Amino acid sequence: MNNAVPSSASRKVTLNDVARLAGVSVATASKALNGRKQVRAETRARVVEAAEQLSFSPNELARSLLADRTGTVGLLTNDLEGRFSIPILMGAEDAFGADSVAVFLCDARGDAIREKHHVQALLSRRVDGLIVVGSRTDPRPSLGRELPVPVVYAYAPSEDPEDLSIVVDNVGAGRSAVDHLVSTGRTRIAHITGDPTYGASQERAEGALAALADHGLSLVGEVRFGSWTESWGRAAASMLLGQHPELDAILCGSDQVARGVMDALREHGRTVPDDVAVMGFDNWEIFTSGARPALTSVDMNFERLGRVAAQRLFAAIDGEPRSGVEALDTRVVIRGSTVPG
Amino acid sequence: MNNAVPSSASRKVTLNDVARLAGVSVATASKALNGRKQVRAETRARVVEAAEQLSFSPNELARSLLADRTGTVGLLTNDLEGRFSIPILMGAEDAFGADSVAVFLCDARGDAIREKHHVQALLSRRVDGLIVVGSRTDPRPSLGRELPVPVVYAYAPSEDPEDLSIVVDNVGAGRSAVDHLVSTGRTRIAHITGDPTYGASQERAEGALAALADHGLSLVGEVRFGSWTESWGRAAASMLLGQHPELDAILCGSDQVARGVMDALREHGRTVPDDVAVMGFDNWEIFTSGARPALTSVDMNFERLGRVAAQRLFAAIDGEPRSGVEALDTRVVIRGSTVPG
DNA sequence: GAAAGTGCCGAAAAGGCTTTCTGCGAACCG
DNA sequence: CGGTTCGCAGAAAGCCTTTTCGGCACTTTC
Repeated sequence: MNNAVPSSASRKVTLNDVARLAGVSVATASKALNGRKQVRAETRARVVEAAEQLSFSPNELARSLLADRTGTVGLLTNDLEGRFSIPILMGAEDAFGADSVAVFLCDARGDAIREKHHVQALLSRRVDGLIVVGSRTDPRPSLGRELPVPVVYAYAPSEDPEDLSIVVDNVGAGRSAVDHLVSTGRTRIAHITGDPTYGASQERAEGALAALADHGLSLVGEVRFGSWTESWGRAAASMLLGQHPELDAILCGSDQVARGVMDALREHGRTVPDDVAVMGFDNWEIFTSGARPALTSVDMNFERLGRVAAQRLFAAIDGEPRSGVEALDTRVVIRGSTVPG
Repeated sequence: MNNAVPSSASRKVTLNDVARLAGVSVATASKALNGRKQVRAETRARVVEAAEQLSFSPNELARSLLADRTGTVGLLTNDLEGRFSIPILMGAEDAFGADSVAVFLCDARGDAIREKHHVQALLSRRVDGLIVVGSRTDPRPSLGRELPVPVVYAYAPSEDPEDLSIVVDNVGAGRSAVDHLVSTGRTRIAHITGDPTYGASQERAEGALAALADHGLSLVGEVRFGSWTESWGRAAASMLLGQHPELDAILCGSDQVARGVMDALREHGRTVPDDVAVMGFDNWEIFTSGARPALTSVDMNFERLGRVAAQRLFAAIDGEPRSGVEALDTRVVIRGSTVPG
């Protein structure tokens, strides 16, 4: 009554073993387990049972070698610690997991040499495709057109327009932020953002200015560039309040900046949101929910970005390549810092 | 003068092609490229050149099939988005990368079924070993002893003492936090921490109390358990200040809690660090550096944890398994919230 | 000058699986 | 009842590489 083969999981159960136990040839065993036609139901059952008894699991290496398709993809990131890679990676893993594809993770740490090396390693392991995740929205060098597998660039687009890149629509994000503020009745809006060398800060500002113009408004003061930190948010807000005490909303380039801004507002005796509305970008939950009141923010939908990238990669692997830059839209998550209550 | 074989990277350059171009047999080509003896220098050169010309890269699948060793490991995490997995993962990737090992990443999202499935998938891809990263310090179920490859548990130990687990010494972390506070002259120390169901909060508190006893001190009030949030930090600190205005230091269970505590202190007119010292755990840079003043915190050395886990896995793969729980020590990172700047 | 040794190269097997193709008995058709 | 299908199983080739072993042409040794 007890399991006769307890050591089954020990090592190396091969199709041969299954076939022998079932009393058939390896060819038949293979066909039986893979649902091929050409095998009698009774025989199939015997093989399946033998496989279970031995807890057989086919060697994917051998299978891949033959099929010239491994069911693996490479995920090449450049800032594993970063805010962006992880959700994207999760989305991708999510999309892949459904189809039982495994992902090889590599972090090039921003080093081109390392990156080359990793690509080489991945190719020698015969991945079916590659997703390259950047750490900034600025375009990055292409891996080249001569690669034997499809590549999708996520977050940071490739410089080569022939490549396919999936990015976030930062201009649109800026627009929708302003739209939201205006819809809550704000008209004297200022903008404090981060590092001016980042494409993200420029594009968000561009979108915000465009939306203001559409509404017949203009920004209070200039766009304040600085760094992506709380302390910059505090400093900039203090300055701004001195120069433009009439403002009724501050759009911040990131949630961290927004946290600093809210700190400064409180110290200047301004209340949020009644007196001044505040909102950020990124919807980084640990910052938005810790704020008082909770921070309205533009969610960049990174997980979806990862999923879309994975889907596009699948399509390309299946012979339907695309190229160009595909920008995904964002969504405003409304919380207490822009609407009372 | 130009490269004669531009399409080299296209598809499927095999050792056969190299051998043919070099005018030797595949056996000789293999030996030549792998630095085996038994091949004349001149012949070797010819092969190497042929390989370069075709930009040949050996099929690792075939190689692994033969060697019964893939040079890949599986990294099974349970909260990819979490604070812990990523640095551990980076440390592991770091340690592996040096020896050109590739890592398969899987996120089971805390689901046991999913986990089983991923383990199965990884085994069928013939990983050489597994690292299992937990999301909490509490012990987790073992994957079992019957696996055909070594397993190392990181952060969350396995329930089975026969397994090898690498964890953080949270008790020691609690001790060293108190030691630091005492060394700066604090004697009336309170402790606000997070979710009481987490082993981490219990162990850190335990270490803190032990260290206080060693110094002949006792805690101001009781340990305040709550949640790992800023708002809990604020609320608990306010209560605490009402009941024990004499306190001169608050040890916080996490950096987030500490941020909330500092907020509350400021609102109650207490200055940090002169009046009250504050410190946290985790040394999460985005929180510690944004605080005013910057927050002293206990760094859990997660990257090192990842590296050690990877090293232990290597050792086990090479036939030197260990078992039991290995606790790594932590370090206090001193900033302005405990010592005047 | 024959026997033994050396240096290099290639044939072949192995690793685990899938697939094609062949073969064989049974069922069908006329 | 002879011949054709049909259903099912097995033999064998192939995927790409490494490694063992045998063989060939030399050189060395008495």
